[in-house]
Amino acid sequence: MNSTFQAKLADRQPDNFRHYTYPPPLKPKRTQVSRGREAIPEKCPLPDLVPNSLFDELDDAQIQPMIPGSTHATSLNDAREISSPSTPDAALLNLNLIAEKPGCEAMTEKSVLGEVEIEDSQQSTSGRTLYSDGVVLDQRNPSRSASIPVAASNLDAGVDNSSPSSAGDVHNDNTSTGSTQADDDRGCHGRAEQQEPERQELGSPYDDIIPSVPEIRDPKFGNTAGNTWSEKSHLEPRQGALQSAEPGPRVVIPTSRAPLGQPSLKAVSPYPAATIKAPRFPAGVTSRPLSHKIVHPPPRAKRRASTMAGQLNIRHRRLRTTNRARASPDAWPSDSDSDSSYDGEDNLDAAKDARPRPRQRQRAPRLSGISKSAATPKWKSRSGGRTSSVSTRSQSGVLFRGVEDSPRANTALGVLCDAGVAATLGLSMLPNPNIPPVTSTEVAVLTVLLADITEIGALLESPAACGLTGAPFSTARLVHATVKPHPSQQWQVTVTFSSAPSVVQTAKNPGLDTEAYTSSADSVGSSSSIHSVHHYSSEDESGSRTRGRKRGRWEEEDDENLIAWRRLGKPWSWIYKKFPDRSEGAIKSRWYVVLAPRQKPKRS
DNA sequence: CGATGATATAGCGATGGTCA
DNA sequence: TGACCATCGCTATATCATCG
Repeated sequence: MNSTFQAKLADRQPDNFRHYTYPPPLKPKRTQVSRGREAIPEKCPLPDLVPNSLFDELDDAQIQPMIPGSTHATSLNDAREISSPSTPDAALLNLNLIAEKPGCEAMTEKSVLGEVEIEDSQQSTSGRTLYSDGVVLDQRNPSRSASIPVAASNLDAGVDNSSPSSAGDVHNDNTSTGSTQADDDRGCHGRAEQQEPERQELGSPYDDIIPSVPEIRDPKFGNTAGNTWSEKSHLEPRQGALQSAEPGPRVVIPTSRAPLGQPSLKAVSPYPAATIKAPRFPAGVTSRPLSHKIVHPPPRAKRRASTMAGQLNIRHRRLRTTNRARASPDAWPSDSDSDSSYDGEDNLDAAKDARPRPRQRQRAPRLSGISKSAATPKWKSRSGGRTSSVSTRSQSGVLFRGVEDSPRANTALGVLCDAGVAATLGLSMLPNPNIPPVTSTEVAVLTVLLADITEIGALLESPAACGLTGAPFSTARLVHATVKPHPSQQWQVTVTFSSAPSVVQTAKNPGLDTEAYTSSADSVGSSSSIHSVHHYSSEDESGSRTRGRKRGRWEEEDDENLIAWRRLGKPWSWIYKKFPDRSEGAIKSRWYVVLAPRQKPKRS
């Protein structure tokens, strides 16, 4: 790596580090019980987005479970949970895999970028913790317990520079001394040659989580000593890692499984495969997932009573009318006249004939006087009273067009392990002109296949990512990240970017034109790297925020399509896919509230 | 028993009219 | 002119029924 680029790196180091940490405005309040997976941020600066839905693009059947009993991961936690070994030995074995990767160019380059060697002779556990920022906590070698990017250690991580070891030392060139130089020289081959770790103390299966738990050292989060997992035997061996780790929540990449595409572990676990079971995260173990799906809603303004009364009057009036219509024998086509209900040309009613209509339903009385919102917090699952169908994909707000197989993008991004981190970062950091930067109301989702998960840091700084955000990446722009095994023996990493307030909006929100919101086909994407780039918008054409969901007008064409598909008897699940930017509930409501009643006069 | 369909209802946001 | 209100369109959510 040339010195010029090193200088550029140095300039960007403060930003570099915070890139990969999710910046919660406030620390979440957590209880001992809820610390694990369901930690809810106090506030979320952006509407809840579900980039996980992007994985719907993939045939789930393609996502081959890598661990017996697993299906696929749709979030960091899921991925980790799948890959988490059930036993310390399994964790130990798995955690060594990355180091045994032959010809690991990325790791070599990462050393070139500069690492901080944290000497911790007390290290006795083995393992390696990888973070999205490329942090590698290598505990395989007691003399090299952690290697952390410069920025992380130097600026925010709170590395004890006064350590008698080389902790805090910054090596920005290949002339660095000590273990860094040694690592640089031998690269991954050298790491592969490292001796097997002594198992004086087995690494915890949660070792890859612990450094992401700032609360461990924060008395505000209670006494962790009572947690069974937080025995000293677990914490102390990681002390060096903890000290060197950045004290904020951060992405934790599943580590206890070999990266796809890497040589599989040859060692045989003493535990039969059947016993490998994803462990539950004990209380107190916190790894804030970036892909939090739960979000506090913005406080709703109380409606004026008069307005409410007016609304109710309207609705009651409407409902009276509707109910009269439904109670009418003509409300719905009977068995005898179903064929004529829709101009006599559809088979929908024929398909529905078996269903008695109108159906007299006995509804459970609602809790009068208790608003639904009060009875049911909005940040609970949005899936309504049951676990499927309506709104389970809410808020994805997909305005999507796939942009795969773009050679140009492949060249531009260069985040592949083959290309190496240097190749990635060596490219211009200017925004990719082919990718429309996100605006203040958008987020962009970059889905990338990484051969080496350790290069997620490079991904975030890639020209593609910078292009999406319109500027070099910064903290506020990372909203969400997911990691998922991909059948092509790679990791599918989906990162959601938002626009920072400082980002100059280069494009005015043109409306809800899907095409306008998707990046050009030649922007990014390749068969081997970028899977897709999406732009999402949380604004509709009128500028109203609808929690990430399109709230636009139903165009006549949409109505016609919906009517036609209903007439054809298409299942709702099929129809939903035809309206990717609307929630299932919205589609159904459109039909039952607007379109279906609209059909009725035709038959009378 | 879970998935799906059907329906009811709460609530948000925009728009336009009325009136002080 | 601005506050207030009515109206409307739309979406989210709850609940029950049905089906495989």
